[in-house]
Amino acid sequence: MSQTRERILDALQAQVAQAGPAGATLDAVAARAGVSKGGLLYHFGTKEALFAGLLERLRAHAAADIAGWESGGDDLVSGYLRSSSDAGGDYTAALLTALRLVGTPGVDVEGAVVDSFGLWSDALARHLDDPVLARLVTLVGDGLYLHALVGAAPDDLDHAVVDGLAGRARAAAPAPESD
Amino acid sequence: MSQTRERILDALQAQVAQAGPAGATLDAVAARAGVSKGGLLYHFGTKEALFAGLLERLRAHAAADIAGWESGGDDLVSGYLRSSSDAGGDYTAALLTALRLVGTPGVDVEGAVVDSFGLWSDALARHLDDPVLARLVTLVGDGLYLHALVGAAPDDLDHAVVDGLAGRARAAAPAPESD
DNA sequence: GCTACTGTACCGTCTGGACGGTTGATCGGC
DNA sequence: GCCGATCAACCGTCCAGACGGTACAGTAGC
Repeated sequence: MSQTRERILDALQAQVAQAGPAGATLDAVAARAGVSKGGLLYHFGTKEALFAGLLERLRAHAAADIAGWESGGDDLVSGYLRSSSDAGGDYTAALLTALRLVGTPGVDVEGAVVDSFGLWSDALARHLDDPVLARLVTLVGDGLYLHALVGAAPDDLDHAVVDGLAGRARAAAPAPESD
Repeated sequence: MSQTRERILDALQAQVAQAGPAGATLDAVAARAGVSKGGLLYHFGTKEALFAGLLERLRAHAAADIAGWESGGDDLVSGYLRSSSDAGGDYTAALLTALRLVGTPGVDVEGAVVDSFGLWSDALARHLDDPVLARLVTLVGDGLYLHALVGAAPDDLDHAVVDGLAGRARAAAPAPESD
């Protein structure tokens, strides 16, 4: 929506990434966003509302990413797994920030994360005939997210696992031209 | 070591689980441990030292669990996967607490988590001839941990994935009597 | 004249940590 | 076998600083 709101949320995300939840004070976030504290509170009346805005954006990013892959029409599985092991994208960045907020009182981080996990999980199940394989892909992707959360970069073995799963997924995908 | 120290760490763990890192104040932890704030600070000179004590215990639990499985001599893979999806054990509880502390300044949570992940990963690789399969098992287990972190209980599909992997692992395990 | 802010001053509460005291067990000397 | 000293294991209090939030006067641009 508002450009300033987005800038504030970006600043919150950067601040949490750098200094953790405890370091994400209103003053620090406002300063990083180039906004006064009064200005921040004009957009987000309370700190809880600020965090809630971030979680709303997380859901939006998940839905947008999935819609993008589905309309693109190609390999959702390797797309998901690749994005899981790459902290660059908007969704991954928002998710890693959200995961750092787990346990913050007054904010339903868990709900938002479970929601966006659910969106991906449903999309993968829609694209694979084998539900157990779909869950396997989900779990591997989430394992990669966990590794990213603790700062571990993916190595060759991770890529080998991803490639192997992508191959199995292609074999288990429904015919692409079916309607 | 000291009984009181352990009680304090238990209290910290419970407090983080209930109220998040922000709720883990010295007063709250001391009260929960049945110790005065002065007493807590006697054992852990600073708040950072308190968290460091928890991470030390995490590594110890990981090493102890692995040693237990290995001396027990039976299925490490299904043991690992089962413990990943069950928040009851000492190691899992300590890990979930540690994950909630990611980003806390002055405490190397990431390092401790990476260390204990590494211990498990090495153990699994030792027990499986196929390194890619070993990594696959690791990632699935860590995916289950991530789900547990956000409070999602494992369902039938999760169990199906675990069972499938355990079967593949038995086929890829080195002969048990080789020395 | 309204929206979207800025800037400053301020308040009440909470927090980490320092500090001085207190208890009870252990120990060396006589 | 008693006595003073020592020491670990705490308790209770105090304080400076930080934080979330409020209030309010001012202002640039449409």
